[in-house]
Amino acid sequence: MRKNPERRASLLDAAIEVLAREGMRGLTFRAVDAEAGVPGGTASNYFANRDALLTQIGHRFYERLEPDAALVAHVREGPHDRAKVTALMHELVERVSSFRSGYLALIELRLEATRRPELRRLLTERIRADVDANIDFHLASGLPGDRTTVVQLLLSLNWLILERLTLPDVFPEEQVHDLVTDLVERALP
Amino acid sequence: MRKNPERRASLLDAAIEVLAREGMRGLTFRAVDAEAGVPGGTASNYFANRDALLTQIGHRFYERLEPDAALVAHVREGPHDRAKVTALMHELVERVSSFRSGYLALIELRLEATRRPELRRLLTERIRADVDANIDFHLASGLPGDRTTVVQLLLSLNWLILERLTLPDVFPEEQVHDLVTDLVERALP
DNA sequence: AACGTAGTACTACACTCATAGTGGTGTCAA
DNA sequence: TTGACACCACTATGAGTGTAGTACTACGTT
Repeated sequence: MRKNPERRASLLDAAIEVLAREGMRGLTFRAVDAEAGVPGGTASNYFANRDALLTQIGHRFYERLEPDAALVAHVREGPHDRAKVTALMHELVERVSSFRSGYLALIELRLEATRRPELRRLLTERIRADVDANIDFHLASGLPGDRTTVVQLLLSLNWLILERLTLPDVFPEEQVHDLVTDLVERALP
Repeated sequence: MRKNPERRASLLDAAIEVLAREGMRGLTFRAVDAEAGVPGGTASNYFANRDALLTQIGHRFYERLEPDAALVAHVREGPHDRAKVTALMHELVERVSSFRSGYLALIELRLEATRRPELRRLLTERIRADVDANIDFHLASGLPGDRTTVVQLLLSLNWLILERLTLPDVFPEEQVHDLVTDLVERALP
């Protein structure tokens, strides 16, 4: 088993791309090698088996999701009113949508988690933590809205993003902005 | 190419089960044969290629989703108030969740639609029609709530169901009922 | 400075395994 | 009798994985 952490990370990033582009069926050790531009057999040397590869993809995804300092700073300034929540949600939708491959890969992992207990544990833990962090952040920041507000927004925006990324013509692009605004309006008590 | 419609339907139902249980990777012509309990090679005789199989699975799924007469009848009786909407949404969540394999298979198809234009067209059309039908039905039935109400509920409940089916421990089962109630409350203007 | 060692990159091979497709035969019904 | 289909078996072919063997680089030792 090879150790080189940069190489491992770049293999995992390549795997995310492959997963998003070709799906579970196209995710093979050799395809990861090719995507990462390394000689065939390299991924085999870094991951004992498919299980290891998949769970490490999960870890890697959350590693890459971390940097959110700009958003946090942005929340601190200005008034804490409904308009601010709306702006934040627009930002959220754009930010997540723009990491298309990551998001799609995560959905693939979710489905796979149905069959792989270890992967399921990992994703459950990470996503719970993410939900809780969102709630805590929102409440602590003094923005309007309660727990339910945050949960409702997470649920509806997630599906909206999924819809946009997989079937973009279901909700016409030009309606999405207004839709997000409406969703925020309703989610606030 | 074989014609027998019952056999074709049963192959497609088998394919839905396989898709939900084993994912895209496990969906092979032979696996469909095995699941349907027919001799190997049968699925090959009924579907020219993988593309044909997948789009026909999509069609079949929507064929099976039709029968909703009981629900429609149920809406007609009793008062048309907020409590009724809540009851309907609880029903919706339970009904969809109980067709687990169908729902999971549909998500698999969604992801695959990313790569298959024909499948994408099919799903887009069907899902748009489904959304519109939900809106029209809601408005026509005289229930409280507007267009946005319906869309918001569709979005958030869909993601909630996905969460339940793939990572059941993210939202503890006993909280789901109350959560649905809250979501309805907020979605109504 | 010469040497040895450890860890990793790279190449190539072999082995397994599964899949899709097709041709041929039997069966049933019009 | 004919046509459509169910069933069965065979095969080619491809894919995918893991690993043995070699080459390179860095670092530490004497």
